[in-house]
Amino acid sequence: MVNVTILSDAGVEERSVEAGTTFLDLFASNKEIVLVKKQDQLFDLATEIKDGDEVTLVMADSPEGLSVIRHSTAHVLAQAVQSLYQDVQLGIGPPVENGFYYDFQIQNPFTPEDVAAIETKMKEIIKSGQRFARRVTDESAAKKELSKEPFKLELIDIKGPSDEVMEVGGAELTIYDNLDNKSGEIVWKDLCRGPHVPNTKYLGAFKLMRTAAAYWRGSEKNPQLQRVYGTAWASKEALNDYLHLLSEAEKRDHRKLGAELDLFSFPEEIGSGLAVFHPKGGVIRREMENYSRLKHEAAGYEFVYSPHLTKAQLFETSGHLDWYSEGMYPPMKLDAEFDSEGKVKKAAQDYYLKPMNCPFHNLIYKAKARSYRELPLRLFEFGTVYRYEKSGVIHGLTRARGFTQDDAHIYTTLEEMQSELASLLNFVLDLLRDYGLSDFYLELSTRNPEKSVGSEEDWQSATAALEVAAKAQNLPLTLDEGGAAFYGPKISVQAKDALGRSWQMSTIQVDFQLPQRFDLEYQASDGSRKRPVMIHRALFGSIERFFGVLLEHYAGAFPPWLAPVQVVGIPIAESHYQYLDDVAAKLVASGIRVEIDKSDERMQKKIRTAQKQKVPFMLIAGDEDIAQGAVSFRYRDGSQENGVKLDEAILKIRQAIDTRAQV
RNA sequence: GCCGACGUGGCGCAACUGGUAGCGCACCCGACUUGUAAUCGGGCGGUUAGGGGUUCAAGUCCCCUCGUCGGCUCCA
Repeated sequence: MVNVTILSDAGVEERSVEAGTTFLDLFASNKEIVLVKKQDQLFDLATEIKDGDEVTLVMADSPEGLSVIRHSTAHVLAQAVQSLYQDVQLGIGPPVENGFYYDFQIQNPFTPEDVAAIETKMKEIIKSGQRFARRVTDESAAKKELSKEPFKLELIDIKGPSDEVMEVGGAELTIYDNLDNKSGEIVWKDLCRGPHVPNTKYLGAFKLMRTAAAYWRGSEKNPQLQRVYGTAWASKEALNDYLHLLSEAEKRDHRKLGAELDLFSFPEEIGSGLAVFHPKGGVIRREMENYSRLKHEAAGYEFVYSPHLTKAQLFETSGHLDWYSEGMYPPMKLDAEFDSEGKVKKAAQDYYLKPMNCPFHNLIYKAKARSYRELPLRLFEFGTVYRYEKSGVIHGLTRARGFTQDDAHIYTTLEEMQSELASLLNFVLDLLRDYGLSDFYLELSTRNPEKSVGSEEDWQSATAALEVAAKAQNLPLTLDEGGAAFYGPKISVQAKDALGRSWQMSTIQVDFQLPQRFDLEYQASDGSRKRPVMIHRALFGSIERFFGVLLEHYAGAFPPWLAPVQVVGIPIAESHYQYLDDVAAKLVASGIRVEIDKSDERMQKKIRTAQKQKVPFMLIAGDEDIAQGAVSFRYRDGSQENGVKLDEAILKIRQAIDTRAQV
C-alpha cells in the first residue's frame, strides 16, 4: 500500500492506494489533479506507483494547484501572443494572486482588440489539449535554443537558486515543451522551472483582465515591457465568483461612493490628491475623530497641536531631509532681505510643509526638563501632513498628498517599553473593533540594512519587543523582512474588510534614533540622565484613508453612530409635515441627526431616495401613526416595523447609536 | 515619475468616416395629496478640462498643460 496525501481546497487528506498502478489509471476521470509529487519531486501522472512511495496529489482547487493552473495559463498566453504577433520577445510569466501575467517586448502596445484576439487564440490552444512536457537541459544548450529571447538569456545568467523568477532557480535548468496532442510535435517552448498541468485541458476557467506596462525585472532603470494580466481558476464557477467579487468591489469603490453620497471631492482647482470634505462627509469624519479623541483621553494621551510649516533645520535634525526629501513638497524661500541695489543682505530660509509630526512632538518633549515620573508621556495630535506623492500613485482618499494622521508619540523608559507596547496593541485593536473591523493579522517589519540608521543592538531589542507584544495577541503574524522605516522596526495591523480584502491600518514603530538626534532626556529615579525610547503610532494611518476603507467596508451603509443622516422622516402627505416636525424636534433634542423629506414627491420616491442615501432609519408617518402617537420604521434592509410608539422609537434609535451597532 | 486609456451641463451617458451639442437623473416651477424603492407636465443648465494649431468648418485631427483611470516603480 502507498500513502497518498491529497491537497485541496478542503485541506489535507490522507488515503491509501494499491501499488503497481499509475495515477493516470487511478484518477483518469478526475481532471482535478493537476500535479503529482513523489518524495517532493515532480512526477508524471503515467508513472507507476511503488510500495514505500510518499506521494502528494495536488488538486486544482488547492492554493498550490491554482498556482500551477495560473502559471500554465500564462504559458498559453505567451504561446498565443507569439503565434499572433511577429517579433515578440518574452519576459516572465508567473502566477500571482488571483491570476497570472506575462510580460512581452513588442513594438506596439496591445489594444483591447488585440487582447480579445489573444484570448480567443488561447481558448483554441486550450481546446486542442496540448501536453506540457518537462525537459532538463544545460546552460549552453538552453542559450542556443533560446538565442532569440534576450530576456530569457539574461535569466539563464542568474546563477544559483532564486525565488525571483519562475523560469530558473530550481536545481536543474529546465525547458517546458508544449506538445501537439496528436502528433506529439513541439509547437512552443519556454524556459521554466515549472511545474505545469499535464495538458491544457486542465485549463480554461480564465479571463484576460488588462494590459499595462511594467519594468523588466521591476526596476525603473530597465526597459518597460507590455504586461498582460489574466485571472484563472479551477472552475468556471470559481471564475465567476471572482468576477462577481470584482464587480462588488467596483460598486463600493470609495471614490464612486464619495460622489454618490456627497461626502467629499477632489476639485481640480486645488490639485491632485487634495480632498475637500462636504458636510455629510464632515459629519462622519467628525464622529470618527470625536470617538478617537474620547478613547485616547481615557487611555492617558495628552493633546497637542503643531504648525504645518517649519524651517528646514527641523527636518535636518530629524534626518528626514536626508532620507525623504523627494517625498516632500519643495521648500518655500522666505525671510530674504535685499539692499537697494538688489543684492542679498540676508539669505533666504527654506520652509517646508511637514510630511510628518514627530519632530514637532519631540520639541514639545524638549520644551522642559522631563522626569521619569512623567513617563510614559503620550502626545497625540490630529496632524495634517503633506507628502509629494508621485503623480501616478495617487488614489482617492487612500493615497493622497495631504492627509491627517491620528498621530501620537509615546516617550517611555526602556524598562517600560515592553508593557507599553503590549497595552498599546490592545488599545489599537479594541479601537479598530469599535469602528467595525474584526478580522486582523499582524505584520512585523524588520530592518533593511541599506536604508536604516542605528546600532544593530538597538534594532534587535526593539524588534524583539515588538514581536513579544504581537505574539501575545494570538493573531496571525507575518514577517516583512527589510520593510521597516529607516529609524526602527514596526508592527502593522492589517484588517480585512467585508469583501475579505486586506488593508494596512495601524502601525506601531519603535524608535531609538530620533530621541538621540533630538537629544531627548529624562531624569531617572537615581538622578542620572537617560534617553527615552520613542514609539510612533497611528491607528487610522490617516483619517482620510481610514474613512475610505470604512466607506468601502460598509459600502456606504455606515452604522448609525457614523451615518451623516441617521433618520429621515417621510410624511405620507403634506398634512403630516407638522407631526413629523414635532417628532424631529424630539429626536434632535436627543442628539439624533434627522431630516424630514418635504420634497414635492410621493412617499415611495422619498423611500427610494433615503434608501439610496443608505440612511439607517426611515420614519414614516401618516394618519394611522398620528392616531396612535407612533411612527413606522423602515430599515435599510427593507424590513419594517409599524406603529412604534414615539418614546419607544426614540429609545430604539438612541440605543443603536450608542452601542455603535450596525443595523 | 514611466507605459497605456481617457476627460462632453452637478452625476451617468449620446453625437456615422470633421458639418457648428442631445437624453436620463439631479435642480427650479406647477398640478396631484398619495401607506414602504422612481406621479405627470413645464423650465433652468454645457461652446465639449485649459491653451495653441490644422481646416471653409473641430467635441471629433495634431501639439502642450492640468486632471482622471489601470498597471509599473514608490509609500517615512
